[in-house]
Amino acid sequence: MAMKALSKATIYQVAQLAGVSIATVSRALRDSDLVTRETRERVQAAAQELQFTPSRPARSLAEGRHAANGIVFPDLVGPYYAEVVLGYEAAAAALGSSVLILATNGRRDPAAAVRELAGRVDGLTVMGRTIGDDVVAGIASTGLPVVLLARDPVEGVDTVRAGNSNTARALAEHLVGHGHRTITFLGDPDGSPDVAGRYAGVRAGSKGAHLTLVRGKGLDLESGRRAAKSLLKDKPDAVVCANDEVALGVLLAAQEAGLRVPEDLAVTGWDDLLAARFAGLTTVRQPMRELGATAARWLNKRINESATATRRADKRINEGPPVARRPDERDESHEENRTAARRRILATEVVIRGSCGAHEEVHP
Amino acid sequence: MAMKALSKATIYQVAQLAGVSIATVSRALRDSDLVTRETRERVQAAAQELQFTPSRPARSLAEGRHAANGIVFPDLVGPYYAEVVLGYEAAAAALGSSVLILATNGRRDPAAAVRELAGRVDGLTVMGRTIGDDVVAGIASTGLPVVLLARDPVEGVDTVRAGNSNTARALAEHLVGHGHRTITFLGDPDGSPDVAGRYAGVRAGSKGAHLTLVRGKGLDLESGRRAAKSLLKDKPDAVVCANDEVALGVLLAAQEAGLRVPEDLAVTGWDDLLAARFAGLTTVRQPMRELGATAARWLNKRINESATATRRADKRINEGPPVARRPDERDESHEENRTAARRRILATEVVIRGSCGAHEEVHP
DNA sequence: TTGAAAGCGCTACCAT
DNA sequence: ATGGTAGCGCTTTCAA
Repeated sequence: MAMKALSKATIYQVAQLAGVSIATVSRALRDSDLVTRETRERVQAAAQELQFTPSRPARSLAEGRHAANGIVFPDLVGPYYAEVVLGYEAAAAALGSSVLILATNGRRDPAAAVRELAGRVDGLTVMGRTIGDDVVAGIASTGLPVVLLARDPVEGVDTVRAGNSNTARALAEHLVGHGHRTITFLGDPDGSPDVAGRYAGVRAGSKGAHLTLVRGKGLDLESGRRAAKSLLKDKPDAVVCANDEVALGVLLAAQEAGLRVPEDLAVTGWDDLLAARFAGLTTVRQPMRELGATAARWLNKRINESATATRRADKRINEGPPVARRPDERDESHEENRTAARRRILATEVVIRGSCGAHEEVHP
Repeated sequence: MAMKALSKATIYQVAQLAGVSIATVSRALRDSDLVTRETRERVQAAAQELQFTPSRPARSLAEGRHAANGIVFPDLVGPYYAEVVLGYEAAAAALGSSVLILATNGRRDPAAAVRELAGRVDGLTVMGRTIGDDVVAGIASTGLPVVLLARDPVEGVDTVRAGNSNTARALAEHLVGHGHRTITFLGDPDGSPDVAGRYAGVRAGSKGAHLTLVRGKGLDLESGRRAAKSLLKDKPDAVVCANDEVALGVLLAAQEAGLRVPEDLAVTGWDDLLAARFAGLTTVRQPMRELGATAARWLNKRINESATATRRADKRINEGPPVARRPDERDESHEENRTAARRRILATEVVIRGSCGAHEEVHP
């Protein structure tokens, strides 16, 4: 009878138990077509018996790949990032890749943490508000496939994002159409590319109204509430917030100030959190999971591309005669045969609820 | 001038560039005290120049550890898991460990996925509603440190969870105190240990009232709304829901049915989502991040313990004379010197808002 | 179809 | 203080 599994069985033990060489074990456990069915079964039985699981580090070292990729985000507070990460994980898993996560907020040295992560994966997805473009560029120049998610493009790197300006513009126009003439945008365009895009859109859609920018720093509820306290003294018609959490904070502040929404004040957010629905908040819906899934799929493509390129380069090195290369034939194998950086903007959609003015029918 | 980084620099190249042996490079880049300051600087300069980052697989293979741990959860939908994972990641990072995630929902073979994950980490945290106890036991028997999070204990494995029954009881008593006499519990106790605990508590706290159990399957908003549609025909006084999302669904259904909350119907949830606040939902708050952080810290302890034990065992094998062991001295080095399984239940707290009946003061 | 053996890149022990 | 070198466990030619 088999002993309880101890320590960790290696391929050598399996080989011994099955009476074959480790090479055969390796093949039997994967290639399969290069081994007799009988042998394979014997090996599999032995592996089973010893509860054998190949060592990941050993495999990775030999194969030269990790079979894992990573995603970097600021934090997981609020449903936005969580949904994105979830979509990412699901897509990556479907492609046979494990997922490493890294939250940069509250980290002493985010850049170092990301570099360390880069050494553990075959590819990396980096979201906005985490690390600088220089760090991203540095990592990408290593040949490590990188996909940018919800942040401004970096030369030569794929980027996936959700639409900001056009939808923001539509939102602002809607507000103006409601008769709002004094609009305040609450959020810091310099703090995040997304916010910048939203602000730009709101500006474009606010023709005919007076638009004020209030650079509220945080993107959480408390920041919104705090900013609103002073902001509301100016009696704006409408406050367009950088995201839902901030908008919910404004709602709270308005309530505390005795202001009615939307009669005295219109408020809008961005993200369509579950809470927005119950707060009757007009907002914008983003395809969060799809953002994550797209990033994961693109990354996978890039990883495959670069693997192919590398393999080809290796062959060339080993087989080719040692002639001097032509000067324009620089060794940038990971760049060759690489299509131009991909860009995609996923569509977003305004969700009208009560907070932006009276409507016949509002979204439930 | 340094060339753009290509492929991947190895320790050999750094050694060559610095004019030392790879052993010295290895030391200079970590041990530091065993090398001259001058040498160290030279090596670091070379490493810098080549953009050298040690290969993780090679390191792991040589060291026999991954410097990473994993967490398994059903999904990231709703703030609950996201918060837990965030707390986990933060604590793990502080302990110098990378984090691998695995969402089991929508996975064809969760057990296999978890086993594969187990091969990539030094320890594993497993949450409820993911894989069976047998799989957990199987992995734990490997000697891999495991911590259970928000699920029923398994023999010999550490468990961290949030209080369910006591708080649920207090909640039920509060409802009864309000005069509610016909209470319905909406949720499936067999579907999750947490729900089971909550139901048990509600039962204990419903003395003097008539309690009905409706086994609503899902834990999402739509499931709650759907279940409520038929459930409300029985005109219950109060509906205690397994979690907030279900409760919010009930709120929606009640509204559609023209019922006023709390006048016609009291509703309570569990989790204190952001949305609960805006829906005025009475609920229970759990220390979600703390749950995750605790799991990460415990796991770290276990990993250190088992590393120590293994090291000791190795020494014994290499140095000790080949005498026969005493029969009671079985080779279970990963179990020896291991304290009994830890258990902890983190406190939860009832958050009273409007949905459970009129109050003078409600939680904002 | 199978086995022997050369790495993969790094750590750590043993010399010097 | 530094170098030489034996592994760590697996994959993958190259031979047989």
